[in-house]
Amino acid sequence: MTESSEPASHHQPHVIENRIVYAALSGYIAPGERLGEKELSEIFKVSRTLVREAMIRLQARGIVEVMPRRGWFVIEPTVEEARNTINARRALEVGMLATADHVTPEKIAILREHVRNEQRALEEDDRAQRSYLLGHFHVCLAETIGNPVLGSILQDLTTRTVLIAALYQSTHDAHESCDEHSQIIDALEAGEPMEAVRLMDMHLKHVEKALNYRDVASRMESLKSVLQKGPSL
Amino acid sequence: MTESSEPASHHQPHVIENRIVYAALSGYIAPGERLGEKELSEIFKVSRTLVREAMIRLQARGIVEVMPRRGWFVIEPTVEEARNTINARRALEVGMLATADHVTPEKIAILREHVRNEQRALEEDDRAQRSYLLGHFHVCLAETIGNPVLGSILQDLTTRTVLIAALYQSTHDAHESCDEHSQIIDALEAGEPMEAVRLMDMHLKHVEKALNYRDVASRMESLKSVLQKGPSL
DNA sequence: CAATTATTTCTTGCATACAAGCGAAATGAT
DNA sequence: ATCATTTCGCTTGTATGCAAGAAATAATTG
Repeated sequence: MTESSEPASHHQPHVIENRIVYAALSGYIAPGERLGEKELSEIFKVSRTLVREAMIRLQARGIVEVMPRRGWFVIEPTVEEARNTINARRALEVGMLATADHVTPEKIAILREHVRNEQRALEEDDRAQRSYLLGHFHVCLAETIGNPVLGSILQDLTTRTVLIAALYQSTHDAHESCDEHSQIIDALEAGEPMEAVRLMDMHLKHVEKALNYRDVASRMESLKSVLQKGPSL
Repeated sequence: MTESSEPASHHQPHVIENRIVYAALSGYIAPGERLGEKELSEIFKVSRTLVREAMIRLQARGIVEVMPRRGWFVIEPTVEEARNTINARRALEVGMLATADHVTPEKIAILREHVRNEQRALEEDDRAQRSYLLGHFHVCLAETIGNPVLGSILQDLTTRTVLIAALYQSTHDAHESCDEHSQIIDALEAGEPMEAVRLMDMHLKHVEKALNYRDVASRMESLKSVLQKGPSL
């Protein structure tokens, strides 16, 4: 964890918020996981008020949701929501690449460096870092060839995508993802934005194809069958 | 105000949030305007807690900002932030049009209806409604040919754009905007998405060109000169 | 024993009380 | 009169207390 992405603000709510996003991106917290206000207030040693503030922000960002008087939960997107999120990313990232002007060598260098970090995480089999970096590549790209506004939008969308991948047990190979990232940079470096667009589109198609949209339903089915088949005690 | 866009949730914080967004889109509240917690709590007859919750959400959406212990204020984007916001819109809307699949006649009808409302607001010289509808067209487009995720992102970006236009005293003619909206629909109906992309790109260029980026600086200058020229009393 | 009902527990929802800090007005010094 | 300093008011920041409600547990009843 050489580089903590703690952006600016040293106030507690933002710290809590960023920690949770980071944890989601790294796979430390799963979709559906409950995030109790009391629990978090003890962890961060602050009152529930500040925890609540962080949760409200995360809710606005579409990363957690609240069930009245039941608690806060990490989102569990439906199949439709999952598709919508990925299609939103497609529109955004395609448009971003298509409208970007010339990419300077310095920017290419930043992106290359990022992919190198991805590769190292792959070699070292650091799964948390791997998950984080593979998601964060898109944020990095948006901030580099786009601007901070695009970056923050993409941060939310990629976080949700990572959660979706966890929920639908994505089988997308990390090495492939990394390669695809690399190829996108190649295209940018070669001054062929339309090729970058094509590659990004394919990349997102691969991400979506790797999802087992059937899984959530089948999870219920298997639970049901287990309960039905069980001994009568 | 035939159609209030109160989405779902009947809880107070969302009501406050939506009212403020609507007021911003309609030009009822201007950039830099102060939104006191106490003031709002009296207007909505709730405690500061709920007002605060709404403000935190609006902050997360980039519509208000807080100055510590001074208060909440409607954003006053800098020139750079303004550019970033519009460029983010460009990426998003261009990508959205480029990746959209065939637009059904029903969807075209919805969009046409919207433009018709714009025209009526123009004829009746209803400035609030005009401002609201011209901004909301893009949200409507995103929801129609895209999905709710795209829609909500674009809602925030267009709200900010309206505030930017107010701050930098946009001279963009409302009739032109309306015409451009209409042409974009034409292109979509004709099954020429790339033409729609081109038109949208131009539309956003017009929006940006119409901004007097010098105004904020010159405002200070004029203030200064007034103070300097004034009689010594 | 099964099914229903009552109770208890644990959660968030909301209001309120007080602390902390910025800014403007009042005060004092030069 | 001008500038520095201090006081004071009004704002948000944070914690806490209590109410409302949902789910789990215990008690009751057929």
